[in-house]
Amino acid sequence: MLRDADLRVTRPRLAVLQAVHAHPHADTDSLIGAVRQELSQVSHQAVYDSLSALTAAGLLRRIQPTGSVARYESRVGDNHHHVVCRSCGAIGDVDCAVGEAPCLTASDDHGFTIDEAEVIYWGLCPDCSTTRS
Amino acid sequence: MLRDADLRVTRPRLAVLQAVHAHPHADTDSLIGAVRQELSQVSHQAVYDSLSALTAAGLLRRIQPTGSVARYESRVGDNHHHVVCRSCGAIGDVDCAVGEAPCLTASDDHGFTIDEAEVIYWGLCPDCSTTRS
DNA sequence: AGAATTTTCTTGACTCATTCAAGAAAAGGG
DNA sequence: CCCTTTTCTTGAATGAGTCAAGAAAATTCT
Repeated sequence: MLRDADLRVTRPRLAVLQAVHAHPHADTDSLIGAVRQELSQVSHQAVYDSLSALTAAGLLRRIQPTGSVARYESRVGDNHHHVVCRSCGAIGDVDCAVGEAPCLTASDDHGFTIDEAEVIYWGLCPDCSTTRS
Repeated sequence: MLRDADLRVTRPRLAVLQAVHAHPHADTDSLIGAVRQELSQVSHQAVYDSLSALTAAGLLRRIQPTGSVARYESRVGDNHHHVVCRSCGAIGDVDCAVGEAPCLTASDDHGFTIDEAEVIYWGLCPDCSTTRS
């Protein structure tokens, strides 16, 4: 499967991958819960380790909007972005209009070697939007 | 001064404002240190409260790149962005080419009412870039 | 100005995501 | 099938940030 990434194939890792695929944008705690429905006895540490390993290998992507805990998604390599609700924290995917990373160019890069432009659109989701008005 | 924001004028708040002006992108801990050079006896709670109040009032802006603790800056209202070094965490300001928030339009807004597009350019700062090669 | 009222600050405990560490268990290579 | 390396389990620790109760300071009202 994903032995291509030089990662040993273990039950926890498979379960974590499945869980992230099934629950995009879920936080670590939810993922631990989801993983335990497959393997009831996994330690939280194993999940943390798996998530790190898979993220480092590029099989998962970690996102963490300000004010939120770490969340993971399996959609990688397409440099897409996110919309986040300021009220309930709901997250949605937004395709990048450009495609290639970094999709944007900084007006002044301060000499940095930039490889990615991360965009987060902040606002209110439909539900929170109507509730407030 | 900033009584316009309906905030009481207190020593801690003034000191916090000064500290953030003097140390852009500093984290809360550094700010506590800086504030204590003015008022040696301020509680960390007062700094946290002041930062929240000033941020809510729009006098400060809070940024929190993934993997970093909360940081504050006094440059507000111009919708600028940031470059962040993946290695050392250094942060630089990047003017927004467009100017008005939200400076970008999502290709698919999922029905969200978007008010801001936050952009973080990730890469390596000049120092870390040369050290690695 | 002085008293009343409200907000803010101090102190100290506490939460909770995440990390660290040591030994046990499982994977992959020979 | 055994050996080496990586990964998982268990359990404790870290640390940014929050909560809460009472004291102190800012405005407001008389």
